[in-house]
Amino acid sequence: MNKTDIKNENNASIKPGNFITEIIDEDLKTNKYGGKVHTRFPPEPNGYLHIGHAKSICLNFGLAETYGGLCNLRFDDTNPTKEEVEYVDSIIEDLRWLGFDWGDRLYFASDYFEQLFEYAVKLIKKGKAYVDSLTMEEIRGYRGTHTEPGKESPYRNRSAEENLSLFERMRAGEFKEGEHVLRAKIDMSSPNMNLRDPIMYRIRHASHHRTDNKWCIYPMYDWAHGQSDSIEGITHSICTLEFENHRPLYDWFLDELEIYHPQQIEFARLNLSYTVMSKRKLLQLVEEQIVSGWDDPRMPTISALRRRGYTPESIRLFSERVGVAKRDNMIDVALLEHSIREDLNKRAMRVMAVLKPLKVVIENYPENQTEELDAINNPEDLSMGKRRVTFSREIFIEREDFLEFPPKKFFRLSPGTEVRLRYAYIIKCEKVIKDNKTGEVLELRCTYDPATKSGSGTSDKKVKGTIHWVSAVDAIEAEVRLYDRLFLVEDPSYEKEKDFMELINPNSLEILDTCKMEKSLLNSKPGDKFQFERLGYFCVDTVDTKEGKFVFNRTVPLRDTWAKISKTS
RNA sequence: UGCCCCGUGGUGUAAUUGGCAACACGUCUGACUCUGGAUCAGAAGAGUUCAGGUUCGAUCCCUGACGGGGCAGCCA
Repeated sequence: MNKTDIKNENNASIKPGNFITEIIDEDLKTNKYGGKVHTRFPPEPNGYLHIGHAKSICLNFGLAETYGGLCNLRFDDTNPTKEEVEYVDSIIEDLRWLGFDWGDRLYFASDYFEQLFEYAVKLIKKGKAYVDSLTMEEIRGYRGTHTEPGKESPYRNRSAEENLSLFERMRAGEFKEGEHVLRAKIDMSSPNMNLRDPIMYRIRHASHHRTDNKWCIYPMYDWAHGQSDSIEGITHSICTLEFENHRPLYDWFLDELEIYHPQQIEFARLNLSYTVMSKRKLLQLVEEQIVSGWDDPRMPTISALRRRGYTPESIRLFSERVGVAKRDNMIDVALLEHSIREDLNKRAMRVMAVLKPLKVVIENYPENQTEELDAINNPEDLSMGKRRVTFSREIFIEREDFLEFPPKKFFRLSPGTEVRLRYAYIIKCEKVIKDNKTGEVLELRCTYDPATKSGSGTSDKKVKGTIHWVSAVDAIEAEVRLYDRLFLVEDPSYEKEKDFMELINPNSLEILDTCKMEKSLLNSKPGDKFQFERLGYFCVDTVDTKEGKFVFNRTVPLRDTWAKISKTS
């Protein structure tokens, strides 16, 4: 099966091809792997997954799905000093949440430690690997530079017997960390640094999250990765560009071992504007408490996006849209935002909430009277039905929806003008009550036109604006958190002069704790998503929402044409 | 200074493998609207980094320059 066949079978699900599908199509045509496509996603459990990983996940699992193959989940857990179970748990949770399934193919590189050891013995016997006893500093010195070739270690020509014995003793724990390493014997003058006798094993007297204290020698990435791919029968081992120079080494090991040989293919990792993607930097943000944790909604991690209200569908859609290629890229965060708006527009229940309330008293509306008005849950999907909202003499409107001295094209409320209250009546602003000292607007006095009740058809009065509101009699109070980009510049890592920590947006979080919401929200549960009409998409926070205290996260604001107009004029 | 990879509208990705560049996001108009949302209609914006070469014809092939990225962890 190739791209063309997929098109024929289902026109609706054609995915754009890329250089990787081209390679696979070619391999299928030449029957390189017996018609098989088998990929893997190989995270190191040393941090949380982020949106860049999502691209890789969608690519690997997506390719398997597209070609009717399989994709394994394999933890690349070869460095016990940096890896933790907390991370493997979070990674599995995120992958499941994104909607991917690896069946019973959950693997760990540490599962292969014994096999890897045997492979190493094979190379030693073949004279292709040796135990080096230089210090770390000496090894660095012997490696040479980009322009000068390296020098061979004096230990390079130990006999196979001596190497074997030393390697066994390394495993047995007879040496201290740093005393010896196992190296591949390749070429100290190779222009490719990775081929200058790369280290295969180092001694670490550390307990591993899976193998505990069974091992005190641990394989390096290059030694573990290709062989793990081989053991699992991976056909296309897809990784990011920085491993391109490692491919000759990947191939060398497999060729010398004479075992099944998958092919490594490199693509450009995802970069998102106004954020950072390196795990080291994200960890720093967490440790220095710039954010509340890996799942702080401002983070680009999967857990943060989930908490912020992103859906798995929107992230998968985004991952499709960013494409796959080899050139460095910087994806506009607007594309991510577009993806979630598009998804939520179709599915999110609409509701009214006032973030920065301004009290309005409707003077000609009877005291103690209330009425229930029909409101549509989602104009994009009428099957979602209707709900009732309470209308009363006292309501709250958004402070921003009133301007005492309105500029041109301001369609909202101002002294003497009329505006429609969504699903209710048209009101007119009669009086502005202000604080004598500060001049702050405290309250509005309005009148309503009973003939303009929503849906009654008893008035053909037209107004330019419609605003949202919440009745004061049964409004529920809630906290709302508004998020903005975490960094002030598009590419915080690009700035040469400044450290990325100096480029943090000091206003990336705004907490509003006097928000008023319609009573229907009382039934909402953590994780529920809504569109607050005219404001944006919000979700009930899963961490800080407690019995009797609602906390909402703004996932993304609605497109705001007025903001653009008012900004430019 | 060495090696490897990459250069297509503001951003990202395409171009049936050599037939004068398409799609998405963004931007800007207009229509519609009881969300200044959504939707609909439309517009602007690249001659494919540059210079040679091959060819009837080059985004695509070749050469060179320029630009960007990666590589000197006992990290992955």
